[in-house]
Formats: sequence, structure tokens, C-alpha cells
Amino acid sequence: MAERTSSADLRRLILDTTRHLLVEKGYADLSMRKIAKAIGYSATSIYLHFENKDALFHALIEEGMERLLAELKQAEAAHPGDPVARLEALCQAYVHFGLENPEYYEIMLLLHPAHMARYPADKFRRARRNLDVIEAALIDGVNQGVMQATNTRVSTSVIWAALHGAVSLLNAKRVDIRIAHKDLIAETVRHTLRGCCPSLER
Amino acid sequence: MAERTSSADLRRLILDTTRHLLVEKGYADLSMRKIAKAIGYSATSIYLHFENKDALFHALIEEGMERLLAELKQAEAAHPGDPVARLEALCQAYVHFGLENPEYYEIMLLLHPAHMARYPADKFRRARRNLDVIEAALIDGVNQGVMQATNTRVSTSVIWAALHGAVSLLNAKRVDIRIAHKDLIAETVRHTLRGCCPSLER
DNA sequence: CGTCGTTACTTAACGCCGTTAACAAGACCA
DNA sequence: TGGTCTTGTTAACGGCGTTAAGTAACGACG
Repeated sequence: MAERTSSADLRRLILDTTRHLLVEKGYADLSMRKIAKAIGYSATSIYLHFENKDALFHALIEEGMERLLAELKQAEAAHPGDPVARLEALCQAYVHFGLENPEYYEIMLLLHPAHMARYPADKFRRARRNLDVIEAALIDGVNQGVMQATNTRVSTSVIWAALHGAVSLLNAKRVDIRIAHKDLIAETVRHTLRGCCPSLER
Repeated sequence: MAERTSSADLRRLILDTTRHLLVEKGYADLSMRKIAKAIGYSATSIYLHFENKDALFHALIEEGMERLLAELKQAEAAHPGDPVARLEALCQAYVHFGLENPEYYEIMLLLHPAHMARYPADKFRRARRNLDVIEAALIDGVNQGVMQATNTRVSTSVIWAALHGAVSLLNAKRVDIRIAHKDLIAETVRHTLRGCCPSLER
């Protein structure tokens, strides 16, 4: 069992090491050569497992999307009956993920479109499953008459945009330092819910 | 009068050329050497006018902030009496600026924090003046009883985050292609207003 | 046993990058 | 006239992503 690192193991090692370096040193500091040095191989070895640097990051993005989806599903499962409470939990889960995994979040959502050119379309579609969870809550809410939306697809993206804006501004430290993170988050969620639930009085 | 390009002129030429290259080729394609080639000087000449690449971009950021502020001020002046209409116009102006100047917007708000480390604090403060225009509308609205906000500073950032999220997702082409830009924008503005103006029925 | 192809990995190199050091030519001024 | 400041240059450093070429170990097969 305790054989030498096999091919698949090395791929796994590259991914794990890259993720750790990403969290510790940040995206800007990451290079193929540094990853290679960290795992004790030459830089060109990485190219045996990933077509190029973008492909390596795409694999990490996919993992990040899966993690996010898992957290959203968990929030969803906690409020099966109440779409408003569910939407609120989803908003909290999204923001929480973004703030707790800033480096993950950066490559997942801030990586420049130029790096995404080679990103396969089917993975883009899988990433959209995260939004489906939010839209499902919206649809439930509309059907139960507690939410209003002329187009749930559009409203879902609007909600996503609001959450993404808050996360990315906070992570980039662009928000007025006199504002506590939790206040901005709480108010963002409140705004978001108020935007969908006309009857809400909070 | 038609002398050789003076020192200040070359600085201006560098800034203008960089801005044009930025719009034409994008941020990722930009290098000191390419800028130098475009203006017909050696790369090291740029360092006579800007401490480094970041400083050059900081100067562009400042110009962009001034342009954005001018557009916001214009929207503000168009609705002196009605804070709700003013806030709506401000939201539209912000989004419009972001979508019409994607490369400007990128360096202004998407440039990685690492590049901003040397960004002087006073310029950060000047950048915040853009938000002051929004907050002024909020304060007016609250005073007139047509808006509600427990903390206008927090609410201002929440609004900003929602607008920024929409702009950056649209510019990054991350929004579902079946959603028209103008629909997302309209719904974002509507959500934003509904979040602040409890009496609004639209 | 020997050879052959495959796999896993290396070193060397290419052409970029931001940035610095060293130097040259003209302007200005004592 | 001579010295210094300004404005520009070329050459170089170390780093980057990536590719080309080579090597060493290994399993299969005659």
C-alpha cells in the first residue's frame, strides 16, 4: 500500500499544495516554479498533469465551486419549508464562504476573463448550479405568495450580484474601515430580502 | 510654442497612451515595454515620471475616480429636490460608468489589493467622495421621510456593493447569457431602491 | 538475458516581464 | 569654460510561463 507517489497522487499533491500556497501567500505570489519547489519536483513536471497554469487553476475553481455548493445545500436543507428563512440562510452561507475562503473566492470569481477563455463551457454550467439553489428558494417564495419577482432568473442574478459585491469589496478591504463587516453583511442580507419580500417589515 | 515635448508633456503622453492601450488591448496585455514602444521611448524613460508600474496605474485610477465623480455629480444635479429620483439616477450613472469604461473600472475597483499596498491613504479618501454623493441622497431621503436607514454610512456601502457586484459580474461576462444587461441593471436598481424606500410600490 | 517502448521526470532554453545600474548627450549656470 | 542637472539610452538581473530535448527506470516480449 505505501508505494511511491503514483501519477494520480502527484496530481492530488499539486492541487493540495497549490491550494495551501494560495491561502498562505496569495494568488499574486504563486508561480509554477514556486509550486514545483514546494512539492520537490521540477516546474515542468506540473505540465504532465495540467495543460498549463490556467488548467491547474480551473481544477481548483471546480473544487471551490463544489465546496460552495455543499455549503449552500446545507443551508437549503436547514429550512425546507420556509423559503424566506431559506433565502436568508443561503445569503449568509454565500457571504460566509466568500469571507472565510478569500483566496478560493478570488480565483473562483475574480480571476480575469482572459484567464477564463479556455474555461470549458460545461464547467461554467456546473458553476451555475450554485445559483439554482437560490432560484429554487425564490420560486418557492413566489409560489407561496411571500416573495415577488417578475423573473426569478433575473432576480437570482441580482441577489447574487449584491452578495458578490459585498464579499469582493470586503475581501479587497475597500469598505470604510469604520464599518464592521458583520454590519455590512447583515444590512446586505436585509436589503436583499426586502427587495424580494414586499411584506417584510424588519 | 510648438517646442519639443516637455517633461510634463511626456508624463501626459504616457498616461494617455496607457489609457488607450488599456481600452484597446486590456489590462493583461499591458507592460511597461509595450507602453514605451507605443510612445516611442525606451521603457526606462517611464520610470523618470512614475516610480513604478503601480504608481502609473494609481495615477490612472485617480483620473478614473474624477471622471466617475463628475458623472455622479451630474446625476445629482439633475434631481435636486427628489432624493428617490436622485438615488435612482446615481445608481444608473454608476452602472453606466462601469459598463462603458470596463478597463477603467477594472483598474479602479478590481485591481488586486497587493497592487494597492502602496496606494496612498489620502487617495483612498478621495475615492470615497464618490460614496458621499450617494450618502447625501440617502440622508435627504431619510430626513424627508421617504427612505429608511438605521445607518446611512452602512446603507451607502450596501448600495455600492450591489451596484459594484452587478457591474463586475456583467463586465466579467459571468451573468447568464440569457439575461439582457439592461434587465439585470433595471432589476438591480429596483431592488436597491426598494431596499431603501419602504413605501415604494413598483 | 537483452532489447524495446512507455512512463516519469529532468535540464536547458526562449521570449517575455518589472526594475535597476551605468552611462551619454545636451541645457543651464557659475 | 567647466560642472552639474535633466533627460534619455543600453545592458543586465532575476523571475515568469512554457517548450524541446534528453535520461533513467521499468514492464513486456523475443
